[in-house]
Amino acid sequence: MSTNSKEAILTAARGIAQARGYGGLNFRDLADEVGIKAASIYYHFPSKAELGVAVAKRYREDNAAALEALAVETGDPAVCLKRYPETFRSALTNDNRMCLASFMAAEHDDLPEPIRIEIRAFADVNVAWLADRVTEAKIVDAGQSQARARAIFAAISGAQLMARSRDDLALFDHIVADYQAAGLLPI
Amino acid sequence: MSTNSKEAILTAARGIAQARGYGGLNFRDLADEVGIKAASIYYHFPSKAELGVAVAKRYREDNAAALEALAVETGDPAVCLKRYPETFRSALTNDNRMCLASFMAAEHDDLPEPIRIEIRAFADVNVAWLADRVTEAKIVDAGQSQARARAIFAAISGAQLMARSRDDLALFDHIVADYQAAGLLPI
DNA sequence: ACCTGAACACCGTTCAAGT
DNA sequence: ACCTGAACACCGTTCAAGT
Repeated sequence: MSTNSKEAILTAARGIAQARGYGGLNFRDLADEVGIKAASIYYHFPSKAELGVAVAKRYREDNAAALEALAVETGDPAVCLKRYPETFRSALTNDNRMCLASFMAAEHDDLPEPIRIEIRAFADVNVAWLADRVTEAKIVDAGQSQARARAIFAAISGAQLMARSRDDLALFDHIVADYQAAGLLPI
Repeated sequence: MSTNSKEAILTAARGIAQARGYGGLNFRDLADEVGIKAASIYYHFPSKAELGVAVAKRYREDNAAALEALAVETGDPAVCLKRYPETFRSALTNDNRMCLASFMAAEHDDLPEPIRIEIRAFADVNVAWLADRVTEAKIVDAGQSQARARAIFAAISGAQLMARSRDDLALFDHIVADYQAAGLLPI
């Protein structure tokens, strides 16, 4: 490894957690992927819970940066909304993985509280970003941007979940098109 | 137990799986809840995979029966669509539990194939039922009923997932209202 | 500074044994 | 017919020890 082990652990853990969840993430498989022993992970992270928090935090930060980059790349809010599902789509193209926050939303009952906080923050970032675009694009009455934003976030999450359960990327695209046809998303 | 152990195991396993998933379901806790020992479960189910299939199958059947009952109870397809989210809502009111099929959709990679088949069947039943109501209610052009039906199913699943992650039942209701305001669901 | 092997109480599972 | 205790290879975790 040219990069340090801590980064390699974070990256590998994120990939595993997006495929098998927090519960499905185990230190022996993770260590194998990084090329060290399970006990060595404890040198970098004091517990599975702390590793989970670090993975979720990094995930949220990377996602926030990607959303900001998209907003900067195109100032057109309608284009931003049209491209918003791409992030969720790319998780599916990456071996049918899913959004870490969605998987962990399902695992809510078995999650340490600090991880839950990160998951909520992820949703907050997405809803706030969507609300800004919805407001700029004027696709709903004033005061309804927040409501439409969380509806879009929830709906896209559900589309990804359904597509994943069938390992069917085309289904994700179809559902997004259905949302557009129904008027939830602009066309 | 006045009912037999097999039924008690199925019922308890369903409740646990809706809260912690298939991976979070473990034989010692399950046996404790039923009042037997972990090894005794194997008298009724040959493996965790077979128990999981039985739970998922029963869940799908119960849901199909509930949807049929709703359709019979009221012949009005608009009323049916208005009440469709109730099933998902009641899972949340039951200790913030979620749809078994949604949880298992997330767990897809770690699921035995027979369970995956049940999960797909659950979605098929829901989409078919929704498509019938959408067609009857004439809320979309002919030929678009299936598309709208899967959009509704995916969207409601996503709303439940988001509400669960915040343990916020009111959020579920708000998102459903948002879907109605956006035109995805009839008002 | 970073890693390891061996040990611990937990999982699914098996099996011989109980009633 | 239905249940059990003890055992197995797996988990997260600890810790003393290595380089």
